[in-house]
Amino acid sequence: MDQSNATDTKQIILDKAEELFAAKGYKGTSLRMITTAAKVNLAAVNYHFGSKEGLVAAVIDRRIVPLNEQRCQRLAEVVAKAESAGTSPKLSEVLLAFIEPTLLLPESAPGARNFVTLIGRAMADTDETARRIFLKHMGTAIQMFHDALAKALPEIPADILYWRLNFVIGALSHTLRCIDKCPVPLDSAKPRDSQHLVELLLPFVTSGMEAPL
Amino acid sequence: MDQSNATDTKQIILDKAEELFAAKGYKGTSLRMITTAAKVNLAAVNYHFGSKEGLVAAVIDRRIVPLNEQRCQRLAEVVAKAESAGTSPKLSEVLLAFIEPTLLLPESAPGARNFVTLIGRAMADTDETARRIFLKHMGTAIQMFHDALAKALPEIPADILYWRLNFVIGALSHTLRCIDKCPVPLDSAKPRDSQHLVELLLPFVTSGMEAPL
DNA sequence: CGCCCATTCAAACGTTCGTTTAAAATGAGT
DNA sequence: ACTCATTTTAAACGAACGTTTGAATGGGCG
Repeated sequence: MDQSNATDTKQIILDKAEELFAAKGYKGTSLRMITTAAKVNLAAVNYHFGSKEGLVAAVIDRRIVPLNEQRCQRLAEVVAKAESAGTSPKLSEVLLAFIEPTLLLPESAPGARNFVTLIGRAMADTDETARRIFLKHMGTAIQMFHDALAKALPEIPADILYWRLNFVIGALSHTLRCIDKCPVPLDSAKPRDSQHLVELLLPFVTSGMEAPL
Repeated sequence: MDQSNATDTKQIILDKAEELFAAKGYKGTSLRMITTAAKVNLAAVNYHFGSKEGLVAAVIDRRIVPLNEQRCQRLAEVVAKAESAGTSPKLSEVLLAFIEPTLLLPESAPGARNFVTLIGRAMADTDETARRIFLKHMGTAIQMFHDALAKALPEIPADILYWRLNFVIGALSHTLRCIDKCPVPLDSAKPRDSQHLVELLLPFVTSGMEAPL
């Protein structure tokens, strides 16, 4: 079985699907758009991925798994460092472990830029398909971060902490969606690079998290 | 011409469309879903609103116009009060004028609850149709708030202010989307009412806005 | 009443969708 | 050279979509 052609086909389909799902959403992207852009036969999607839903699951899986590993690893480091020092984790470090891997993803791989907007979309999409697949991967990571935030901010009640974490997620996902789409009226407001975005978002969410009750 | 039937038909279509667009998105809601739920003929939408796009425009227009009037009026009050006192507008009051009319909208009218999630969706939707209609109304209001924020936070550069405003919009729109959908793991985290949500969000965005540079 | 006109209605329009099918093409192993 | 599983291909499937059509409906009014 020669899989070189097959893997090529699967890769180009994944790349184009990632690009189009990010730009047009799940329902707004047809298999014909994808296969035309990828220059493969229409039936290739159903052959290689079973269905449209299988395709979007493969698109998400490909990048979310290493991303979450990176996130959880960095978080574990921050928590472990604090525990060995007998102190609480530093809030800004916890938040950085959450937002930096995501915001820097576009520079880790050429096609990953499309994926971060896809994440931002999936967070807000009315379509269950993409969001369910996405949240399945995110559940444990979010739980880890909630626990780490509770350690970093012991004086904040759990219910308030929960909502503030949601505000962080909202600000982050909105930023992800804006990266390539939002018309920036101010030239000076265009982010120089992804690191710049981190430096903009981190102070905001850090101060927001430790706001007075 | 007896318009009592006609206005009844238009109203029930608008109500059901608002409900379904909020739940399923623009592309995810078919005219057949709407007309079936509204118990009217399929052709009624095209007869009364011209097209599906005309319908979603009517759904948005119906509530966004008074909402933006309220927002801009409250903002003008805050700015005028500060100017007459010769001081800068208070940041928390500016932010409150931005977020409170939106978050309290569900309690202003019975069907408006669906509309706030529709706003949250429209902010993030990949579909151009709803977002373009929505942003057409929001553009001037956002500009007003940007100017008011610049007065409230004169020490913050314009580009940083721009991004922090986007973070506020992200947190707000994410909250709007979560109001009825997000599974809240913590019983105590369920917002008691809309006012409770305001009290949760306002300190977060206020502190975030005035974070150190 | 009989006309008028806004509204409602059932039916069909052409298009696009995701998916399936069966045949053709491909290429490594014996 | 033949085998055979894998992959690609063209064509078609039924379903659902937004929209259009032309005929019924029914109250207001000369």
